[in-house]
Amino acid sequence: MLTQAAEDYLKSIYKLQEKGSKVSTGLLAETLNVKPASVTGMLKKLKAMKLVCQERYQEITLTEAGKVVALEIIRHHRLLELYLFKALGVPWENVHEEAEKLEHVISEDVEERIDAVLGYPTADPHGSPIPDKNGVVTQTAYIPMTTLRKGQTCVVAEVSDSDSALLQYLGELNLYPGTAIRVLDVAPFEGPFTIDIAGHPAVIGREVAKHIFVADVREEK
Amino acid sequence: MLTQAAEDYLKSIYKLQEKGSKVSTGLLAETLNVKPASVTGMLKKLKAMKLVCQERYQEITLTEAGKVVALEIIRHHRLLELYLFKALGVPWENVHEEAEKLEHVISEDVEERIDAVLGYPTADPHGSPIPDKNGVVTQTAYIPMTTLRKGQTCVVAEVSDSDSALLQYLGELNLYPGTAIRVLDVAPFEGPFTIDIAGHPAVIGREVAKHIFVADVREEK
DNA sequence: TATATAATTTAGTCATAACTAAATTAATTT
DNA sequence: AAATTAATTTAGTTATGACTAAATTATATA
Repeated sequence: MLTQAAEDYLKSIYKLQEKGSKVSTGLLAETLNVKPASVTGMLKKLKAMKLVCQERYQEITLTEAGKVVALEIIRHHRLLELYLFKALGVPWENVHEEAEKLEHVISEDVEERIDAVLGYPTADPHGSPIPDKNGVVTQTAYIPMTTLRKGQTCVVAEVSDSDSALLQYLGELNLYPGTAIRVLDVAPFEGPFTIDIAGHPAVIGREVAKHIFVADVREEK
Repeated sequence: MLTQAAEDYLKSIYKLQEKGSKVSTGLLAETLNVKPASVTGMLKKLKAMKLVCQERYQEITLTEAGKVVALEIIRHHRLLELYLFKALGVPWENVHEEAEKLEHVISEDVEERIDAVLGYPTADPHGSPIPDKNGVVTQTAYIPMTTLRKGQTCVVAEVSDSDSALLQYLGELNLYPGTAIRVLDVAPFEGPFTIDIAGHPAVIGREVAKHIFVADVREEK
């Protein structure tokens, strides 16, 4: 069995890699709130376990075995987030923190039961894809909300889950994945978006819009 | 925040104390699968934190603060056992092991939500009482099944949760807390019990019966 | 090219929580 | 009362996973 710390490293490496970042010791340290020297120490162990590859001073990558572990943890995390949200009503801005602790301790049996109760879902409450039991992730490239124009309609597909205060704000506006929106206006000079959410108008600033991704964009008839 | 190890010590001390055992370093070591010297080390820390009392070579007891922590962990454990059993269908012989890991990581918020979803229950799947939010436990002294006589009826109230193979066996017989049984016969010379479980007869050996406790004992009309 | 900056690694430290081995104290026998 | 046994404690060790400080290597800039 891997330690919780080792699992967190593998998860972070996978997520950074997925995001397109060049994974370095410094970046990993920043992500994990740890000093670079600590990362070097853990990487040494992960390399010895053949879970991670890295040439001196070069990019850090996962081996196939490392990827399997990372995806298993990410699956746990996202299933737990959705479960906490749907079955226990935990506010979505809190599910990430809770899942961070739970993801390391649930058994495969409980994982499967949660999966079944939720009806084998494919996305977590923020719209991130849930890897299946075999570690297959279906990545969908959604459209940044910032590219929308006046008169377009679409459906919220994914929101970034890093800032819990932002999530709370979006939750108050009901801007969950699945919610349909219509662009009433886009103010000039990189201005805010005025949108319609199920009949309610709302003004969304650029900074917020950057964290929202949408799908099914079409011109209003 | 206390470490997981510290929480386990407090929980074990409480449970041994509750069972009526004189809590010694050796007994604690045996319970926690740890050497006596390790117990001495941890007790030193717990005493410094004013969670545990012990005079040299004397009995180990919890302070009020220590009791509060122990009851909080036990509450987590028993709520989780019941939740896993009822909401996720985890077989009852497995819920203890799962709850051992989860009890240390759930937040107070999740604890409360689980409590509410379960309708503020008072006993876990084995019939052990669940302490309330304020740490109040309602202890009920149940009757050992071994004292039953031919012709008596009663209801299973509690079973010891230490042996998962035994629990599996009792589960197959449907001998869960709440199940009504009737004693058809008690064989002489410390022999087995023949009982009726919802119309199905079953023979229960002495060793098994020792682990079953009942309530509502009355003579068959 | 020389220098400054950033990234990485090495070496050594600390805390936690386990361990073993040896010493001490208490309780029981003879 | 002396000797044996059992319980307890102390001291020192190990592994994990963090840390700091200093050294090294790579990259960028003047």
